[in-house]
Amino acid sequence: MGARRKLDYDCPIRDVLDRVGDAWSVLTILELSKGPCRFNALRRVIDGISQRMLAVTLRHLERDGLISRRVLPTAPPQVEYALTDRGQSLHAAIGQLNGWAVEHQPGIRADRAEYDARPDVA
Amino acid sequence: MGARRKLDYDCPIRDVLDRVGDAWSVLTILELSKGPCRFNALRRVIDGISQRMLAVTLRHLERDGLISRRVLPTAPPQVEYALTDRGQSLHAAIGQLNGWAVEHQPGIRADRAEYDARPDVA
DNA sequence: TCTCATAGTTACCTTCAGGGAACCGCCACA
DNA sequence: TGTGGCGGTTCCCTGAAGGTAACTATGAGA
Repeated sequence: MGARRKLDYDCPIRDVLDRVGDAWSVLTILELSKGPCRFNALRRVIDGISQRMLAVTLRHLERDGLISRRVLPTAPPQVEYALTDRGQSLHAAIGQLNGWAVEHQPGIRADRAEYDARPDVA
Repeated sequence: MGARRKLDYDCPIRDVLDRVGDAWSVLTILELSKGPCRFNALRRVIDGISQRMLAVTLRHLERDGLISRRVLPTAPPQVEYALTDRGQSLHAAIGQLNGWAVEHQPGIRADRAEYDARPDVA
């Protein structure tokens, strides 16, 4: 979206929403909030993510200082990812939003069903 | 994304993020938080939105019970959109997240610049 | 009578995110 | 001497999102 690209750079919340609005980023943060994890371990636990998207997602999160990347000096070098302090605080903020979601989901679901049942929309 | 679609229906926060993660929805909620507004008025004030996307966005928001749609009995019938109570509360939640964004943006920007300057990434 | 605004809908076309698969070097184990 | 796991990178291709433009009906005003 051309207009979105323009907005990205003057609107602070868009920086955040570009991460938070992305399912893979959220799932990754969620997983890492349980503790540090390696690449292929994440891959196995985040259901349905492709190798490519995990790599891309991790690099975005690392670039934004939300996660740290540590190469372990093991035989086949392993890479451990972990939430930074900033990542932790974003996880908390997501938790807030999740609270809103959980609270309002029943109402939203109901309204959607009602809307979909309206004859003038069909 | 196939996997996302699957997740949509068991994860409550995805319902929310599918709205909140969308730039047009956020901008529309932001506009309507200032007060009720008609279709073409919104179109003029939300920079860069197409007629189609405004219609689509408004219908999504209405379906989720976040905004109300009221047809005025004027000569060329006008349509007024307004935030519902639920929409207001989502606007508040977005405000929370925006708070996080504003607070952490400087750090994020700095980390991004640092990351982009790293020789091993280039 | 022609044009404009009101609020959309529809068809068409383009773009790009993201999936899948192949490939990389390295080391361990059999 | 394979085969497998490690952590990626690169390519191609498709599907879906979204922009543009044309069309709708109605009534006001020039």
